[in-house]
Amino acid sequence: MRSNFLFLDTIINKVDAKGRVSLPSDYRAIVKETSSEIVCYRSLTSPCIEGCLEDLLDKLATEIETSTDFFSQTQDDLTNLIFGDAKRFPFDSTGRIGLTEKLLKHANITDTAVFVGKGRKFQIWNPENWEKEEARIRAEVLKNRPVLRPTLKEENK
Amino acid sequence: MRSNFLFLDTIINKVDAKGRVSLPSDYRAIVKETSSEIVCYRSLTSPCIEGCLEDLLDKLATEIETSTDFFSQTQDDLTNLIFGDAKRFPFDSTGRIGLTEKLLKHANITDTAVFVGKGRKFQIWNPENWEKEEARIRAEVLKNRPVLRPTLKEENK
DNA sequence: TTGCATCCCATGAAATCCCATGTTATACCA
DNA sequence: TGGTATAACATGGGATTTCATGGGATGCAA
Repeated sequence: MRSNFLFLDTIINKVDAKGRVSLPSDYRAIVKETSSEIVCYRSLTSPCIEGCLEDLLDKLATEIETSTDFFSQTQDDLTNLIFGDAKRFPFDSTGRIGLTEKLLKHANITDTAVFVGKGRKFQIWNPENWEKEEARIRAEVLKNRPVLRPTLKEENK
Repeated sequence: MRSNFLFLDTIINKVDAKGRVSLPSDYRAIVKETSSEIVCYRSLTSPCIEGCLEDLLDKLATEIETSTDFFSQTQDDLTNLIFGDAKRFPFDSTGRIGLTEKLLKHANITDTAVFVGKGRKFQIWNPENWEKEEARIRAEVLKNRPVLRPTLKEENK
């Protein structure tokens, strides 16, 4: 038995005229294993759709409920924004979910969607936007973490 | 459950037309013992594939989940990069995994792959590239740690 | 009725499984 | 110790299943 799960990988799927997309099969397996459901909402920070298991939002709600952190007001606000925007997306017998106009528009998705794993969450992007975003992140991470390559010291010039 | 295991040794295996490679049997034993699964992704710093147990990523996800800045930008970037690139690779009844085009291309692997143990992780290289990389590393180590020299025999002078 | 969302079936492509075979490593016995 | 028998492993190819995706049918609400 596994209590853990991870949304991984990057998967490109078609969006048909009805707004339907196949949820990647790995993601479906997680939903089944956990007996939970997929929840999606507009990302607060990026032009993409964000998704997770309903369980995760439940944990968030509990944290807020029991939090004694005086300075977490901002986080509470942000979280509440998400709750207001989030919606359950069950998938049909062929494994597809029907994304709404609101979500598709926010992410600028028309006929192709990119699912990007984020561990306990995932995101859905427009292909071109994701390409740019990935390039940005790679550059950013490499810049900020030269430490990743400690064996390349140039001490003897 | 044991948390101690090591990916060791250097093993050369064939990659067939379908992208299938035998996972070294020692590695398979580790997967079975830990009841985990192999996860692979493109190395951030080298032209090679990197692999580890899913447990390792799961720990990372838990750390992020329980950290206080749920909405941190840097964290978002990192999770996208790591979880978005990583993919589970279960092996079939004959012990093979099917590497993807994306990974093979990144590592420049066509028909032969070299598995290199790295302890908690391992890497998969194109044979020629690994040969160069190993030479580079050895040279680097000797240069930066002259103390090692006295123990080296002078047999290839 | 009309528009919209869900459900069901069909199809092609891709990933996975299974069996067969040669090779290498290990165990066993003289 | 050497030599052979046995088991483990790597690898090729074909069969099978899963998956993504298009299209039509069905049900519900305005």
